[in-house]
Amino acid sequence: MPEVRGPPPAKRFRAGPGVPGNRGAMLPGGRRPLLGAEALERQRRSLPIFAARGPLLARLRSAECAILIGETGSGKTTQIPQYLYEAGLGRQGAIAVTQPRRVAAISLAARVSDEKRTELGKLVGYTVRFDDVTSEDTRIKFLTDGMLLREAISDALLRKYSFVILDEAHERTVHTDVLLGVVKAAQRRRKELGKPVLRVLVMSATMDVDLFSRYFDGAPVLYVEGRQHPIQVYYTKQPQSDYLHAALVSIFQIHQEAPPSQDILAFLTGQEEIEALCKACRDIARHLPDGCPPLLVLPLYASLPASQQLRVFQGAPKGSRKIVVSTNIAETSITIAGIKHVIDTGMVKAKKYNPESGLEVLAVQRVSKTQAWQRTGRAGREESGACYRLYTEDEFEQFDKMTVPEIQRCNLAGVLLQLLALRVPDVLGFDFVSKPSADRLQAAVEQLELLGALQRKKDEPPALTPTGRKMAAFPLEPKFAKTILLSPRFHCTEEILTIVSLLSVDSVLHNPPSRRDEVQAVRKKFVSSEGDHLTLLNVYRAFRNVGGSKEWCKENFVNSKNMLLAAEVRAQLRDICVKMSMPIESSRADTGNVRRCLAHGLFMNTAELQPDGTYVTVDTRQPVAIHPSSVLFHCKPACVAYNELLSTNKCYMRDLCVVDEDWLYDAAPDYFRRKMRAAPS
DNA sequence: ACGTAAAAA
Repeated sequence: MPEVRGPPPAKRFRAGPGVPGNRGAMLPGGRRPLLGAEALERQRRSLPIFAARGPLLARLRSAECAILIGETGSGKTTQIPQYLYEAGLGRQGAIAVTQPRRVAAISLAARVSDEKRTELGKLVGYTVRFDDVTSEDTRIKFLTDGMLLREAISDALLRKYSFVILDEAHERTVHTDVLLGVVKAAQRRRKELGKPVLRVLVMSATMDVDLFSRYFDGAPVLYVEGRQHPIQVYYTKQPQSDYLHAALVSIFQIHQEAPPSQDILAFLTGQEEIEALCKACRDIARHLPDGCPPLLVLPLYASLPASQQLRVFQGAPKGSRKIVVSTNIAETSITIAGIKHVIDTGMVKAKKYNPESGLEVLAVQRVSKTQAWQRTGRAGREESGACYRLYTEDEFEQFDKMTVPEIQRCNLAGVLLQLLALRVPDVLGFDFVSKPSADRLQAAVEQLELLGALQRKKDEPPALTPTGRKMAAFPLEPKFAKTILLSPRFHCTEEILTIVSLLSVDSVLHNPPSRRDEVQAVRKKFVSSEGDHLTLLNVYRAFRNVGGSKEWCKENFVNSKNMLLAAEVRAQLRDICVKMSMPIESSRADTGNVRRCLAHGLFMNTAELQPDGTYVTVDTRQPVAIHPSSVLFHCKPACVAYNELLSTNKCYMRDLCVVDEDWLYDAAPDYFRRKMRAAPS
């Protein structure tokens, strides 16, 4: 039982067991001032992992694959690559260290190159999308897992590397999951070909060790302790029917009882809820009794403009308390220093797959135990802390042990296309750590077949077509890659590149619910009656015309960070087109051609207006509605193409384009003949 | 008739 410091437990909570070890992500940690060589060495030696250095190296030398369980603060991610290098293990080929997130890859590389006293990009470097800071000399290379996967497309044996470290494997991102299979296959294939062995180290927090070990034929599991401060965990005595209300009450209980220097982090599920709770907090804070310190209330979620996100890192003015109300972005991606109290509603908004309807549903649901512990760990980063769980201990025991791996919840078309591009002999038989259901694999194969990316012959595994190979060159969802490939036929590649780029980053349109009227008024000038795609195109053109002015973005509720990212994506996609010798033309004022092209690329995602004013999809006759964020929300076009279906309260189509039914027949005659015959009309 | 988590290529 960890010791209890900090404020006394709130009355409505009951103390439960403390944190059993920790399941944290190793966090990037900012750049710190350079220490003297001796001090630096002392610091490195003081890390928990240092004591394990010798035995660890001995095990890693004898095993081709090992699993390492390292708790937060063990120093595993920064130290192990250096140990391996110092022991001469990274001489024949470089050491790759993968991360699920860009910022982590970048800051870890910076940190390790500091420790090695070398310039970033020499001995130690990193590769992430849009940014490659490596050279011939780079022996320790941090990269995103998605980036290593891209590299594998041109070199499935990962010849550059002698060692691959897959970090944060417990997060089970799609990329990590696929990479596990790719690395395993490369390891075996290299052995068959008599090439130098590829060593693999899977690093994870505790929960899924057995799974990884079994997957790698009983690979040895090594443990390293962490350095985490004690956190007292409290549960509610009674189940809470209204977690928002419970969160509000808890916030003010802590606020009235704990010293104001102690900051609070509360986990909620989404933007609207967070903004509402923030407003409630500010309202209540204005009417608190005398002597109660002021409260600085800050929302945090991914679509929040960067300038507002950065505010969570600043300390509250002396004498007042900071409370950050966040989505699960603060679970792993953003680390806030100085958090003493965590409030966990136990809820998260996440995609899940509904096998009955075959639809992906974005729903508020219970977190897993792993996730709850991850949230708890956010309270003990610098010193001891407390976590208030707004559910009972019995309820907690009912939570799923682990979050369902993403690969079992997402559309697999992109994954399969990538596997095919990797020349995996039989994609349906691919050795996944957690195999997705056969139904979903089959659905992905059919989707790719309709897009012309693969061919199925009797008794043979599906094979990539030349179109499919081209599609795989684009870092995009298959349907968008196909749309780009189709665009020369409609002389609108310039426009399609812009639209696809805008759609492949987080929304460039910022919609603060509190300022809805303002947003609508200012956005009017961009709105196209032809739909959201062309509206986005107008926004981008306006943005370019003002030279990407930040001021303009602010005035127009445009997220400048995402806009600049979209511009980078566009440049990358354009490069790929140029390399393929695609003609890049503009359709100029002819928006009809742009819509024709979209109709050809998105023909699987179309819906028709019914006599009663509702819509049904052409594909499965599923009733759908136009999402309120669409510029077509108040319109009733006869036929639309959409980017995606999102099932929340209703099944909504997001990002719509008005299309002509005839174009769809042109795009996929067989498909529509089949669909229309099935439909009563 | 009325609302979108996060992350990556």
